Amino acid sequence: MKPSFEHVWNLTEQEAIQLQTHLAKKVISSDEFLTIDYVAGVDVAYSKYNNTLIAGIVILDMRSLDVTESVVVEDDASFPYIPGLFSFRELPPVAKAFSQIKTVPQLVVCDGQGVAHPRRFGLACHLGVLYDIPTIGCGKTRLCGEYIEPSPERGSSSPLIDQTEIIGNVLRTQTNVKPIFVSVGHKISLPTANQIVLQLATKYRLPETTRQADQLVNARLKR
DNA sequence: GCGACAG
DNA sequence: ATCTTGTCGC
Repeated sequence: MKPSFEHVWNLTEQEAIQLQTHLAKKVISSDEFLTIDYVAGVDVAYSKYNNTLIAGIVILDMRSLDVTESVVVEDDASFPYIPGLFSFRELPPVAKAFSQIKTVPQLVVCDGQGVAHPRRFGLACHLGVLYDIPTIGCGKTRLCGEYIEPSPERGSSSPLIDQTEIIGNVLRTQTNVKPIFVSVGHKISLPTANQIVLQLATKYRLPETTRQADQLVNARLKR
């Protein structure tokens, strides 16, 4: 699987912010897909001992949620972790992993925010626009926006609001468990994203895609 | 200036 | 994210 276009990655902080502002205009927040046969999960872990990033991608059969394909790659970390510029650190190794994927998914569930981002261009948006594929941003913690705590039962949610704008959903995937932050990545609407994440997180707090990718990456990390 | 800040 | 002990809340 290859990106629909390329851009340089060795940018300064200011250049990265400018690029985000530019690319944010390309984000589409309406449903632009038909059926989802395969859904991808992405996760990245950092190994502090050799300063590398380990990126894992799993392809799940959307109906059975069985793992159809998976790949793990390791790459040097070349960009620092800066809140708001997450994708410039994590996407290079993720792109390297995607280049080895044979099964093209119809949707990618990302570990990180989509438009729930200061410039409305989180990791999920960046990946979606680069590959021209529907993506969902799914974060464990908040980057920006305000919300009221959703009701404790599974399926309840409340809007994540920045200024006057709804930028995502705070979704309770398991009763009495901390909610997760769902936002539009690319070519999907917020209600659809919310529904799919809930469907993928039937057993655990995080969607099965993220869980499988996390498991894959950690198996490589701990050796 | 201070606090907040995806992974 | 990773590293880690005791501590707090339900």
